[in-house]
Amino acid sequence: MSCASEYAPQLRARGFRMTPQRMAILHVLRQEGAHLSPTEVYRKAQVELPGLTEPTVYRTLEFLADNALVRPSNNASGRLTYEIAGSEHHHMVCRTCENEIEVEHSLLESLYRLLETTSGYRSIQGHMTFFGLCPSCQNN
Amino acid sequence: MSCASEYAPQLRARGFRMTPQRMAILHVLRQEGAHLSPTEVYRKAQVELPGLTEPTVYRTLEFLADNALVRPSNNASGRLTYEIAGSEHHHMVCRTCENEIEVEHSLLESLYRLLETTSGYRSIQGHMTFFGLCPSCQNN
DNA sequence: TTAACTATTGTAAAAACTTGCAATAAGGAA
DNA sequence: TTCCTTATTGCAAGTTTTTACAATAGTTAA
Repeated sequence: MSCASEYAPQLRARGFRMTPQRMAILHVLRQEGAHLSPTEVYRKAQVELPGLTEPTVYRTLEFLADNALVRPSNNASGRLTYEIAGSEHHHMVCRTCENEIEVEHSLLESLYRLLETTSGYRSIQGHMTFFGLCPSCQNN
Repeated sequence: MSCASEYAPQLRARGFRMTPQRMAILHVLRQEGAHLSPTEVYRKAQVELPGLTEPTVYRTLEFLADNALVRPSNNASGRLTYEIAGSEHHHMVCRTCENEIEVEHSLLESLYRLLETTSGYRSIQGHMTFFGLCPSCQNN
C-alpha cells in the first residue's frame, strides 16, 4: 500500500493533514527499513523533495512519533533515531560493537505491571534501549 | 568527605587524573543533588572555576558517567541530564506534568535476567527512564 | 626536586538541534 | 469550484553538542 493511502486517513481522522513533507519522510523511513538519524532522514528525503528543510524534518519526526507512525529509539551513542512503525519492540545494543537486536514488547509486560503497582503511575509506554554485551563480544 | 579525597583515588587507581575541572563539576552536582543539564552544569561550575569551557563539561560528564561517579538520565523532553552517583536507580517521568520519581534497580533484576536468557546478551546495565501518567494526572 | 610521559584541557570551528514568527497550503464548507 | 480556517512549513537566528588538534598540566619515577 502507498504511503498516502495508508497514512493520510489516520492523520485526517485526528484533525491533522497529509503533506508532501510528511509523505517524503515516511517514504524514506519505509524504504530504508532501518533506524535513521534526523540528519540522515533529511539528506535522503531532500532528494525526493528538494526544498525540504531541517526544522521541518525534526518537527515532523516528532509529530509522526506522537502519532505512532514512526518509532523513536536510541543508538549506541544515545542519540535519537527513528524507524517506521511496525510491531512494538525495544532494542538491545552491544556496548562494544554496537550491534543491535530487537526485544519483543511482551517481555516487558510484567515489569510494567510491577512498576504500576509500586509507583502508582499508569499507562507506562515508550521505547526502551538496553545496553549489554553481545555473545561474540563476551569472549574478548 | 570532600570531593577530592573521595573521588581522586578512584580515578587514579584506573590511571586517570583528578583535575580542577572534574572537581568543580563533581562539586556542583553534589551540592545541587538534582538532575542538571550539561549547560546548567557549565553555568554553575564556571562560577567556581572561571575559564572552564563547554567542551570540557560535555567530555567530563561523559567521562564521569563512564566511571560511575555520576549517572546519566533523560528528562521529559528526552535530553540528557546528570546527577551525582548514589544508589543505583532509574526514573519514572510523568508524560503530562513531567513530575518524576525514582525506581529502585531491584525491580528490574528479573527482567534483566529474562533478557539475558532470551537474547544471549550479558551484563545488561545502564539507566532507564520510563514514561507514564502520575497519579494526579490520571484523573484529568 | 626535576624531568618525562601522556591524560586532559582550551581553542576554533563545524554539526546538530530548537525557536518564534510570517507565509503557505491542506482540506472542509459554501 | 471557490473561499476560509488554521495546521504546517520555511526562514532566520539562536542554542546545544561534537570534533580535531595543539597547548597544558597531573602524576610517576629518577
